[in-house]
Amino acid sequence: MEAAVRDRIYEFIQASGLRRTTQRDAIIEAAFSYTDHYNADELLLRARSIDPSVSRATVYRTLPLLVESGLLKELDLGKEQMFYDPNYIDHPRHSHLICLDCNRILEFEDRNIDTLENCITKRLGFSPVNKSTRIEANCDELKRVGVCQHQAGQPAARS
Amino acid sequence: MEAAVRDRIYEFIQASGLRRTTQRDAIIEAAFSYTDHYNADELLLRARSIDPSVSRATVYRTLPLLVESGLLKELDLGKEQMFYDPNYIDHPRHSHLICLDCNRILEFEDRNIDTLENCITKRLGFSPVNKSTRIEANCDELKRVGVCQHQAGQPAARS
DNA sequence: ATTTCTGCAAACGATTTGCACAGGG
DNA sequence: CCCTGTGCAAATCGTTTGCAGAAAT
Repeated sequence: MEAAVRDRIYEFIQASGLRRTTQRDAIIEAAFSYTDHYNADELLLRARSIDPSVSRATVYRTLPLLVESGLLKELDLGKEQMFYDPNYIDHPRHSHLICLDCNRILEFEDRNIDTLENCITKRLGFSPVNKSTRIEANCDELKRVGVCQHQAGQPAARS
Repeated sequence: MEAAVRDRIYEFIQASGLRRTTQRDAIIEAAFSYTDHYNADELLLRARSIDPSVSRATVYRTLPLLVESGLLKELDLGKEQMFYDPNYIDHPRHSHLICLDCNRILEFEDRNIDTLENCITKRLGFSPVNKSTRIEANCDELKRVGVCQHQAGQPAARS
């Protein structure tokens, strides 16, 4: 976890009049130790490896705080649970390609799509707050070779 | 409900070896009587006005069938429940702008975004199956005039 | 001392499912 | 007749919440 991120988090906590607790510290430390997205359960496990007293409820109560701070991004990837992305400030990535064959999730950026979306939103009389693009796709390699290189991950979700 | 749609539905039902029941008929009739998207609960109500014996379970069991037929589109609008769009064949609309002020949902099409998304997906080695764009936004009019013309709908969801 | 935080366990809400019966083919 | 479809009620599962005690300020 970068010192700059840590500083901004605790700045936010203090500014919001929130208290500093060992559980929050553990959750924060865990939340920003990832290089990729994760879900609440995974975060709970990792936070507990720092402070075993952390409960699921506190994770669920802390997550919205971090999201509100702007340092953690909540991702709706179309699964039944939410995902969280800690590297959002460095690389604001809104766009996800979800492989239906191996459940892999690729993130990509595209300035052109971004611009187009802003234009459309404005034209409709709105100011964009949150934009997301989700592409569900099949793996070309799987179709060609018969195996998906990354299928190790998990079996595909809903066919 | 257009005759052409009805034909295609029952064609699909027969081709799939499914049976024709009064409950399914009622749900189908209801499902394609809408001009806009709706959720499972709303559909249940309308189906029951045709056949009061329709149960929630049957609605939930029928919905995936209709989606699989390709005549009904399932929409993940980022709320906790799914929505369904019956006019998908006529106007394949993937893109939604969700007003955070009044919960209104606007649908729009953009050929350019579509093309860009296809290119990106191909470049990454995939074939797109399902693409969706979701823009959450604030109403400019509300900001300017102080009131959102459409606020009648419902109070905004999560602030 | 006062207020926020916490863990626990129960509650939630949309959706799914096991079961025994009803009803299509 | 046989097998699919149905209603009912209970189960699921991620997330939220009420409560009483614990800890931060």
